[in-house]
Amino acid sequence: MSRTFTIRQLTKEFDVTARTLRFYEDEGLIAPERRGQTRIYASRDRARIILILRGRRVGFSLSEIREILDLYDTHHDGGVTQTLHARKKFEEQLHKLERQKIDIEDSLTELRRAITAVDDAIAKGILTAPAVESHRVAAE
Amino acid sequence: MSRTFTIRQLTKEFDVTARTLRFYEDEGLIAPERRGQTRIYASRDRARIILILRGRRVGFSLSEIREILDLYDTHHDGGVTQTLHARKKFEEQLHKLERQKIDIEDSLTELRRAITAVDDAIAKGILTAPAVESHRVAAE
DNA sequence: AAACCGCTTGACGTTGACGTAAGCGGAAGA
DNA sequence: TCTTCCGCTTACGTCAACGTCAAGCGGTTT
Repeated sequence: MSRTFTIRQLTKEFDVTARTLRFYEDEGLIAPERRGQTRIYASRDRARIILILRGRRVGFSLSEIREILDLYDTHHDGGVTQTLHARKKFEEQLHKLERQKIDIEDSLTELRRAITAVDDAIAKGILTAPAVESHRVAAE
Repeated sequence: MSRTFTIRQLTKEFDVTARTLRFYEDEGLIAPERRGQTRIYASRDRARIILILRGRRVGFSLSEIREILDLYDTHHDGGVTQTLHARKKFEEQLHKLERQKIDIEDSLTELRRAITAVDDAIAKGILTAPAVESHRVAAE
């Protein structure tokens, strides 16, 4: 248990640059230990990186992500006020993501319609157009 | 039919600034007509704005959005190669969104777990902790 | 006519999320 | 020992997506 990772391993695993990981550290999103100068990442750091990258993919800013990570860190040992605040923030993110899920589903159905429309166009094209590529000039 | 809109109407309807709409025009995402100097938006422009904003919300860059809009414009009257290219692009966006939907669902389940964890902590806290707020100093 | 709108076009400023270049330090292989 | 890799830090550069003035134009209300 309690594996550790080099920066290079993580860059390869997650396809990010070392610059990015160091930047996330500067921003307080992760805090790997040091052996001398070199960073030595624990499983906890790796787990946080996974969260960061997923958050990034779904459109969260780094400061939003930092906020969430901080909540995970502090809502355990904070006072009641802290904990309630954490709950509120979590629900905000929840609602944001639910709205976003709807946007994505709408976009998906529209894209599927577009694809079937293209397929119809191709089907008709095969019947009506000459077999060779039309020599139309690019729209200008 | 064939309503038109002023820039001000659209900024209010979609809660964007006029600067944003002009910027999208500069970037070739919309192309409203002009009455003299002033822009006069047609339903088509409005529909494109809806697409743009939704694309933005789900994390597409403006250049990706422009690409999609161009596909909608041109796949009708392009050659077979154009049309096939459009189909490929549409499918790329489709897969990207499907991956993103999974990310969102994962994030959602994790957030819900976090919220129930917070609720558990609160429930126990009510039983074990003093009723007054703990006077813990902010982490430094 | 003056004052005031709302809209326009530049042009420069800003913010977030890194990229890139320069130079140093240790370790490992030839 | 020399070179060749990482890895580190510092610091300036960049790109997207607008924000923020500044200055001007065309109608219309007073």
